[in-house]
Amino acid sequence: MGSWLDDLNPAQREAVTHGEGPLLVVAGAGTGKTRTLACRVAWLIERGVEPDRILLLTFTRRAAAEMLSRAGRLVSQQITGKVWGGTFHAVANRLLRRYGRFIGLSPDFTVMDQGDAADMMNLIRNELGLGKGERRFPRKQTLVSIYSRMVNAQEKLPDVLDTRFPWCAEDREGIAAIFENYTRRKRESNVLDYDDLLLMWNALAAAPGVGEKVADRFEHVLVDEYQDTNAVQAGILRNMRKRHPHIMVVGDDAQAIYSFRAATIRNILDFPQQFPGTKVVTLEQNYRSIRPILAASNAVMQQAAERYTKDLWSERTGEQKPVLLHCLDEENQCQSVCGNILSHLESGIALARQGVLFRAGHHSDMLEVELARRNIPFHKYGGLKFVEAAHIKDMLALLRIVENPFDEVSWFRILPLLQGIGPAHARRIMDALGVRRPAADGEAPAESPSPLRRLAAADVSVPGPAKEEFAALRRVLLECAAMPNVEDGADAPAGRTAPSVAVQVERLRQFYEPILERTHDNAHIRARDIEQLEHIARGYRSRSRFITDLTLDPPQATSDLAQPPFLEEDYLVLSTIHSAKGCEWDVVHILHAADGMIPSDMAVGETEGVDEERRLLYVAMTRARDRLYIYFPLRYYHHRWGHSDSHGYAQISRFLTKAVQALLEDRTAYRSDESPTKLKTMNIHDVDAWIRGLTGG
DNA sequence: GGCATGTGTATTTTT
DNA sequence: TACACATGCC
Repeated sequence: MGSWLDDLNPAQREAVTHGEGPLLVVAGAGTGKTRTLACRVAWLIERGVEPDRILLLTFTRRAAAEMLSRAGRLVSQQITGKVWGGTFHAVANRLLRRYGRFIGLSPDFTVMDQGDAADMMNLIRNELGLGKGERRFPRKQTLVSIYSRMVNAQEKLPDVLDTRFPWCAEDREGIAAIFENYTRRKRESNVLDYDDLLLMWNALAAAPGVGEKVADRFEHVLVDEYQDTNAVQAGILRNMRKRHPHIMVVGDDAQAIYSFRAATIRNILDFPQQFPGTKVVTLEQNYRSIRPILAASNAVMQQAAERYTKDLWSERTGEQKPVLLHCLDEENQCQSVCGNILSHLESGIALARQGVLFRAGHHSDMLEVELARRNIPFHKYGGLKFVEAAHIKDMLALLRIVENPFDEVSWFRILPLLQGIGPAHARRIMDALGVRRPAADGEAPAESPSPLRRLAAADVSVPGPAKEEFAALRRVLLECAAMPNVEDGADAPAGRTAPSVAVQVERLRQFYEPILERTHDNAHIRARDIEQLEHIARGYRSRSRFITDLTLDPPQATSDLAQPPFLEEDYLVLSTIHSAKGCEWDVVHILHAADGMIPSDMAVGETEGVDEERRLLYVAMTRARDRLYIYFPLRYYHHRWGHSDSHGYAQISRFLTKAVQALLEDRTAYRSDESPTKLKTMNIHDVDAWIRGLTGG
C-alpha cells in the first residue's frame, strides 16, 4: 500500500480508506477535498477495483482530469481514459449513446445548449402566435429558465410560476402549450437539451433490466461538489446505487451556490437519510488560508441557519488581516485594484497567482478596459463564451445540420442568413425538405428520408434573389455530408484514417465567410474566432464528438483562444465567483462588496436568496491563501449606459457586519482631499447648498 | 415577405 | 448593451 497514505491527516485517511457502504465527506473550503478524492480513487485501484468500474462525477471536466491525473501518479499507471470521469451531463451523454436505444432513444441524437433551447422556445412561441397580445409574453430566456426549474426541481408549473416567476403566472396556459410543443419537437428532431441528458439518464437507470446493467457497470460512484446537485441528480444516484452501496459524496453545505440551477442543499443535508448506514467524515483542517482570512470568512458564515457544523482551522499563521478598501466609485476601485496587483507583482507574486472575483459577468467591464490600457494581460472566466458568439453559433448550426438534418433550430438559424430569405421562406423551405417529421405520441420519430436526400434530389423553390446563396449552401452541406466521418461511440477504425473534422469546418467556413462580411461589421475579428474553431476541430475525427464536446464543455473564455496556450505569458484571472469554485490564489481581490451587488439585488427578495449570496461571498473569500482585498465603491452612477452624472451612495454589503469588519483592516483608496465623507456628514441644508452650488455654477 | 430603421425595456450566477 | 417588437418602404 502506498506510503502516500501517511501524508494524509486522520480525517482524510479515514475517508480514503473507508470500507463498505455510503460515505459522506463534509469538506470545508481548502481542506484538501480534491486530494482526498484523488487518493480515494488511487486507494480503490490499489485494492483491486478495475479503473473502468469507477465513476467519478465532478462539476467540470477540468476537475475530473486533475483528480484522475493525480490518482494516476499515486498508483503509477495511466487511468485517465479508464476511470469514467466527468460532469453528470457528459457522463449522461456517454451512457445514453451506448445504452439509450434500450429506452427508445436513437443513439445519434444531438445535444443543444441553452441558447439553442431558447431559440426553439422562440420558434414555437412565434408559431403559436403568443407574444402578439396586449401584454408582454415571457421572453425566450425566461421560458427556458421556467422550464429548467420545473424539470430539475421536479415541481409543477403553477408552483414554479407562483414561487419563482409570479409576473408570468397569468400566461400559464400559453407557457404550458409551449412546453408541451417543445418536448414533442425535441423528440421529433432527435435532440436533447441539458435537462434531457439528466432526465434520460435517470430514466435509463430506473428502467428494469437495462437499468441494472448500467448500474452494475460501476462498482464505486464518487461525487464531488455534492452540495450543488439537484433533485434529478440525486435521483440518478439512488437509481445507480440500488444494488451497490458503494457511494462517496463530497461537499460543503457552506459553499452551495447553484440553487438557481435547482441545486438543493437538501441533497447533502439529507444524504444520511437517503442512503441508510452512511458514515459521515468531516474535514476541518484548512491548508489554504492564513488564519486572519479564515477568521473573517468564518465570521461571515456565522449567521447562516441550518448547516453541518464545522470549525475550520489552519496552521498557516500570518499577521495580515484582509483589507477592506473604501473606494470613491468604480473608477477609483479599478485604479486601486490595478495598483495593488502591480505592487504584488513587483514583490514577486506573479499575475497567475492573483485572482479578481465578482458577482456578475459585467462587474469587471470597467476593470477590463483599465487592465487593457495598462497592458496587464488577463483571462476572464464566466463572461460571454466563445460558443455563444453569433458567428460561432452559425458555424455550429451548419455542422449540426450535416450531423442531424432533422435539427429544426439549426435550419431555422441558417436559412434566414441567406439574402432574400426571412422567417417565412425559411419555414417553407424546411417544409419542402421535410425537416419536421411528426412523431406518434411518445414514440421515436417515424423513419423518413433525410432532408439532405431531398435537398440533393428535389428542386426546392427559393425566392429569386436567394437562388445563388442557396445553391452554395446546398453544395457545401452535401459535400460535408459525403465526407468520411467517424461515428461517436465507435472506436476509431484502425486502418482507415478519416480526415479531421477541420476539413468540414474549413469547407463550411468558405461558404460562411461572405455572409459574415455582409452581416457583421467587425467581420475579420470574428473570422479569427472561426479559424480557432477550425484549429480545435483538428483534434477530432468524429463530427458528432466535436459538436457534443463544444456544447457540454465549451472553452471557458473567448480570450482562451485569443492566443495559442503555448505562447501565453503570465496572466491575471478575472472570474465570476461561480466560476471560481474550487480555485485558489495567493492574492484575491473581490470587487463590488456593496449591497445590491453582493448580495445581488435580484436575490434579496427571499431569505433563501440572501443566504445563498452570503455563501457566495464566503466562497470568494476562502479562495485566498495569503492576501485578501475587498473593495467597496461608495458611489454608483445611475445610468450604466448614459452619460448622466447622477449617482447614489451605496451601502456596504450587509454581510460585512460590524463583527466581520472588526476582523478586517480599513483602508481608503483615495486621497483625503477627494473624500466623500464630507458629504456623508453634512446635514440636509448642506446638501441643498451643495445642489445650489451645482445649479448656480 | 424581406429588410432597414426606430422604440422601448430589462437588468445574475452555468452544465 | 442587446433584444423584442412595430412601422414603413421595396
